[in-house]
Amino acid sequence: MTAPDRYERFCADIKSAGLRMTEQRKVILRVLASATDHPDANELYHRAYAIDGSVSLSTVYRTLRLLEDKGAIQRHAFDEGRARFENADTEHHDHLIDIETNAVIEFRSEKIEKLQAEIAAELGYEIVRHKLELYGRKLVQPAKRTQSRRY
Amino acid sequence: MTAPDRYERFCADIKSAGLRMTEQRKVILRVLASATDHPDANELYHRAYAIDGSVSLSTVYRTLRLLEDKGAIQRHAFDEGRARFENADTEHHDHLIDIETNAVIEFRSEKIEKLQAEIAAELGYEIVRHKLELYGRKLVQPAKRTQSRRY
DNA sequence: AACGCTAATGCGAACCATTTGCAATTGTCA
DNA sequence: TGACAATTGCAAATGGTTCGCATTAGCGTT
Repeated sequence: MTAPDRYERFCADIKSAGLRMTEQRKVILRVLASATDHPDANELYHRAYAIDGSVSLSTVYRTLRLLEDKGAIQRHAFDEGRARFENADTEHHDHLIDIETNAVIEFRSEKIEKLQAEIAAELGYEIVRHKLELYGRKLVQPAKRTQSRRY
Repeated sequence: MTAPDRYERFCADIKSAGLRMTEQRKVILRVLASATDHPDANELYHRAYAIDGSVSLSTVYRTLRLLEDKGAIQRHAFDEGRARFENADTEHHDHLIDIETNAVIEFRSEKIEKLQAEIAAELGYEIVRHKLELYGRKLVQPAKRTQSRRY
């Protein structure tokens, strides 16, 4: 999904809830829609502020909350204190966090997903959500010969 | 490992680091050693305070930090803000958190561990640590081995 | 048993990310 | 255009955790 598409979807979410499209909201939505990384609230605030100085940190937080409630973005609590956000329009995936750079790499394992469900079922539970985070450091030399991926 | 054993191990950790066995420390260590759940700092403070009113929250935090650094306990950041702790003398395991009661169930899956390592390797990383948390709710009727019923 | 050095304590203040109260502003729709 | 409720920025509040500091208290040495 492209950034403009995402922006439109955000706007639709807002309007369908009977909420108003304010200037500040527009800016924040645009910033979010075009983010390909996993920025925290403060980073988003600075990106938005650079575009429109009338955006405040409070409004960033309020907007993040709003979009999270609508399911339009996802909040992650990686190991440093603050929360980091990402667009929620991609398919489900887990995260590998580079402990040296804090870079986030996304991955998905059907097998692990399945195993998780099995384990939960065995314990008499159904999974509502789950969190799988790998914290690691880059190997000096590539391990397997898979095609290199960029993030 | 029994609670008294754990307590002894904590004491050994403290002493071998050239630190002092204060009254407050003793109480906190005993409380920790006998905990079979995943209490947070405040809960530990109250348990310790009930035994010895001279224990302060600061000291609980300081002791938790100390033991964590020594690898004697493990800190977890489940989905509510505060940190929860557990003794680190058991073998590695992951957690299933009951979203209704906040109860924590421990489990271990060799297969998932292995898959994680494989995925990381494929991405050119070595795992330093990882976090797998399943958040779910209790199934009304046991899932395993139920024959489907119709109504 | 008292001594002295320094770690450890309790207290309250500081921190940091996040939330909230409130008065002023601004979309939106009639 | 006018009105009214939603939204804003600001500053203050929050909640978990850490820190500074003056005081207390382990513990190895006399």
